[in-house]
Amino acid sequence: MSRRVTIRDVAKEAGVSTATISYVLNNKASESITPETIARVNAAIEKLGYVPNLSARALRYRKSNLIGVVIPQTEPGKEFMFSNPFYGDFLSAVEYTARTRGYRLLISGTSVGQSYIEIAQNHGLDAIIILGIYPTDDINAYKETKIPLVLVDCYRNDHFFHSIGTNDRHGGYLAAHYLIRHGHRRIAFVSGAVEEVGVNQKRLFGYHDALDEAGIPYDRELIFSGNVGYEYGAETALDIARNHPDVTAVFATADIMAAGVIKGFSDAGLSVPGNVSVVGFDDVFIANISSPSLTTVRQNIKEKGRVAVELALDAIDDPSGPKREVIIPLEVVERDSVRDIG
Amino acid sequence: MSRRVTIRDVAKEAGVSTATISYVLNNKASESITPETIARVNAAIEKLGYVPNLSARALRYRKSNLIGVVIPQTEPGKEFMFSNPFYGDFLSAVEYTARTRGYRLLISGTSVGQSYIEIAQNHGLDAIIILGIYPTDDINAYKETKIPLVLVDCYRNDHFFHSIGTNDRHGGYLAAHYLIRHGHRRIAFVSGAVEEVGVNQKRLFGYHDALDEAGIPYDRELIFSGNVGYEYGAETALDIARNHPDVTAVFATADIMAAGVIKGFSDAGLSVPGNVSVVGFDDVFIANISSPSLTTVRQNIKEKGRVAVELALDAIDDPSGPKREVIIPLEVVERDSVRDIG
DNA sequence: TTGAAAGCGCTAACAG
DNA sequence: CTGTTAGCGCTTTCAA
Repeated sequence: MSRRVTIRDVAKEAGVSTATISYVLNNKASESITPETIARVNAAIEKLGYVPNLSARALRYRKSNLIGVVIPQTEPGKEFMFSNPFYGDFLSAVEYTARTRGYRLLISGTSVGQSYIEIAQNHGLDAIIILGIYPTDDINAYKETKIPLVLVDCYRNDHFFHSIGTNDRHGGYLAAHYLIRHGHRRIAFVSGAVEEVGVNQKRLFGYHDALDEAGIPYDRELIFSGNVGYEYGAETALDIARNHPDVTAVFATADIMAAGVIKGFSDAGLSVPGNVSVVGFDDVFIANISSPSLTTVRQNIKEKGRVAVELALDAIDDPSGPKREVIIPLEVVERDSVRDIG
Repeated sequence: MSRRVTIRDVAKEAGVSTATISYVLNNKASESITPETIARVNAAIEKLGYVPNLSARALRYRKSNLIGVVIPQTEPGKEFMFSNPFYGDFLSAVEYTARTRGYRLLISGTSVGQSYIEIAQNHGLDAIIILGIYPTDDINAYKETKIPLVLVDCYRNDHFFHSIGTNDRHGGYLAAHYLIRHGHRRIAFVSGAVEEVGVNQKRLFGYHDALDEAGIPYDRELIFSGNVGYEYGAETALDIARNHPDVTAVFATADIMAAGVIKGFSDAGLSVPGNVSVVGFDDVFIANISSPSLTTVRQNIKEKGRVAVELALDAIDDPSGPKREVIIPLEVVERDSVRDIG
């Protein structure tokens, strides 16, 4: 931040006071200022290349025009979990929407022992969009700060905050039901950590629902949970191929895992969908890239990002207003990873 | 930014002046302040939950502790190009390194007609890391602002700024040479836009070098350039399969494109590497996921991100110091997408 | 060893 | 219609 042109320089250049500059800048009292004065001010601004200092404005307004986005990290204190394309897609959509509304994004992970709240207060963030918070995080600490929060894919909400997510239970149902409709009965469930009141738990419930409905017994042995990643998917598929040869289908709760599952089966000499069928979740570009392309439960990530920002702005404008809970619809996208064995 | 605990509140609570608080906060004159006063101040800070306001500090210090990262957008004014995992990986590394050094990232694309410079000045960014700037951008405008810049993968540098990149010409050579060593002579080159003094141009030169060296004639018909994406890769492979059946290998200048190429050949009934071999560039996770897994020219993206931040901090500390140019090494990673037909 | 006060750049009463 | 001025929260010289 080197020496910059300030409002005072502009005032001097235009031969008016700083207040006048400020008025012109903010379109205030535009009727009470002579058009020619306005012109003179604008000329001075142009000439000097004046750009407002948002730190000063933030100080004055108590408003930073900054939105924080909390992206999961691979491990506490480490890097972002961008290995799952979901987050990049979401972030893109958030940035775009925020930008068109005059906000920018502050991106920061947390180091171990550091609370994001501190970061938020440091920078006076106007709102925070949190992705997939887990029960271990104390969401209550945020309540005291009064910083508007938007919870994404979080079932911890008590309507103190806006939230946006999908009907994950229904999503799990859709996936399992789709497989059942295609004749499968031994269906493995592969997901990230199944946290209490987390998305994976809901998807598992949905999977359960579909089994129940079809009168298929639930087999705990077919439930696998580990890291949300390609590697774990691959390992699990190998495990399944070796120890559960009767499994004919897998529902993986993220496309990135599903891609790994396909790889694992392939390594085990099993073809997808020839020997075993796979359904993913999210519909990120990996679903198209993987071979075979992935039949998956699609959620509209762009829309999710867009609405998350809308909710954030909503909360900024009316911090004590009623809290909304938006559900983004899900649908199965049929591609090439499922075979009908019915 | 709701009402916050200020340094004055703390001062009152501790029964000292605001200056004392500031001293304690910044470990200044720690010898000139009674240990018990320090303790009292810290107790007050703790009790009130005081958190420093960085906007105020930024105003005072003329330092925002913010680094801007300029990520390419899919189209002018639109969303980030996160469809290429390269950017997410890079951003992760940048964020992690910046965070450990006490900096945060401001993320913003530009809307049409908007200059990033304005954004940078608005927020008083301490430095900017720019990814793949093109000749059309007027880098000169940045010079006047005096904001430290780090150019990533940019051949437009006149040593006014730090820069970091790879030896793209060598990378192109490595890829083509690898294919030639495996008996290929009709090798297509598939890339994004080949801009004057851009990375793709360099890679093309390197490809050319390898052909020359092997005495293979250069065939302009085998050079394809379009969007850096899966789709264009797939289209191009179809095109090649149809119109250039003698082509036995493809060098795609991004893994995401290479994945598309594999898909396109597959759709055309050609197998990789059975009928045609493919080499990618970057070594993002897609290279592992694609099937067959991709032989590719690896660059260490994490390292690139880390060094980009180091250079940025360097430039912040010593704005007029000598400018460094860092080259990240490249190497071919052998996987399963190339067949030896020699 | 600590406090008073000025000032970073901007805005908005309030005067004039 | 425009200027003066206080103050947002923090730092730092200077004085006590």
